[in-house]
Amino acid sequence: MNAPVTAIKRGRKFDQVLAGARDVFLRDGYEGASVDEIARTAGVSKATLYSYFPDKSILFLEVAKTECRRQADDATAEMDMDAPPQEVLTRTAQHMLCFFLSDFGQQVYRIVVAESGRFPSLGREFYEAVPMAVRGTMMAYFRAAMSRGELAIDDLELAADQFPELCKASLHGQLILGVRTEFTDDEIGRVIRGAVEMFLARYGAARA
Amino acid sequence: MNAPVTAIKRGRKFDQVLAGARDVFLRDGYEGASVDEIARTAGVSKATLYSYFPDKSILFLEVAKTECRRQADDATAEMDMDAPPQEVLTRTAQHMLCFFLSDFGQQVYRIVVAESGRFPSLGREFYEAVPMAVRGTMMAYFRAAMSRGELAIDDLELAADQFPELCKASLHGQLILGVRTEFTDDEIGRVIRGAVEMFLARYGAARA
DNA sequence: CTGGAACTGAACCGTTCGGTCCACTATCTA
DNA sequence: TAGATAGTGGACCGAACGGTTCAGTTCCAG
Repeated sequence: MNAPVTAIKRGRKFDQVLAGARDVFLRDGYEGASVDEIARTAGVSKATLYSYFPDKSILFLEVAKTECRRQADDATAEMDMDAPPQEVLTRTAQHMLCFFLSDFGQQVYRIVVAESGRFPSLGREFYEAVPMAVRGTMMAYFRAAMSRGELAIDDLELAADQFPELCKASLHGQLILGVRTEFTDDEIGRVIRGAVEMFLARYGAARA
Repeated sequence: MNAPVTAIKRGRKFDQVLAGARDVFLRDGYEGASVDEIARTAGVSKATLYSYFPDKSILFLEVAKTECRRQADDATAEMDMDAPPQEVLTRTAQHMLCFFLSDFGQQVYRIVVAESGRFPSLGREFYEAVPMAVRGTMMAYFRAAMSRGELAIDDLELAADQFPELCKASLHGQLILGVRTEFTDDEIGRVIRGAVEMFLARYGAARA
């Protein structure tokens, strides 16, 4: 009854398999990743791998689900509900871009876009884990700021969808299409400033 | 010397091959498309196909290039440089969303994202054919409208990047992730109106 | 009508890949 | 120590795929 808290799953190498699979899937995509390669990377025999996951797609979905959960926690991270819009928006923008512009964020996005056709549940899960989570916290903040008279927003949902999009501007697109591979802090700062200014120009408190 | 204008390419079934390849690549992606399937769809023997294109990747790039050119023409379509911002922005938004929300537009985007790693030139070509073309015409319009005092924009490039992003709001993301498969005209109208309003709130002529 | 080029259809090759199997070993528990 | 459970490693299978080849057929210009 005093079983060590972890290891609810059967087998000692379960986590190794998951970790190896994550690396390879993220690097090579679903089709591109071979099961032999995953087993090698995980430091595990193919037979062991198949004893945990009866086929490749199930392993993939398990990895994706785990990763989505991890991101969901990250996304809903700290947000100071009492700070002024200018500050909160800027910090949120930095936080989002940090994810979307990272190698990891790019790979995740690529793979989700590529495989959401083959695995419909994947797209949904990712959407709820990341964009929806962000939308939720942003709407909560909007409400708080509106009650203080700092923002005036008619369509909360729309506003919460607009801001992230504004932050990406062309940066994300260029990265994902391989036109650019990285950006300077100045370039990123310019986009963030532009996003915040535009958002406040539209929804900033009426200074009547 | 009076050779029929077309048929500069050798062989009668060249166009058939390209058309078939386009359909299959768009439906199944690069890896997913089998050469046998392409040949079957094109109504052509595999040998014929290989007599035109020495390998699969060259055929793919040819299809992609052709499609990019086609889109480039579409993107730089009619834009009334003399009309007021409200009207031009709304029409541009409709035009862009029409492409991005169509089945065809989705497939193109998916495949470009998925394959721009394997074919670096693909991402660049698509980026220049679509987003850059849009950016160019928008900047030209901005300049015209500014000279009439209808807009006041400090960073033209940034503004031209922001607007398309604003138009997509969450629509494109939801579609591409398979969360939704279509939208009502009302939903689209709401996003477009929101984008135009926000843009004008930021860059609309100072009514001093 | 004829000759050559374009096209066909199917067999074939080499490789990769997902998945299975099995005899053997390491690890842990009682 | 004994026995069960987890893990190993490599051989193996069947299917799919990209690409080649070739004997035969269709098409078209001269």
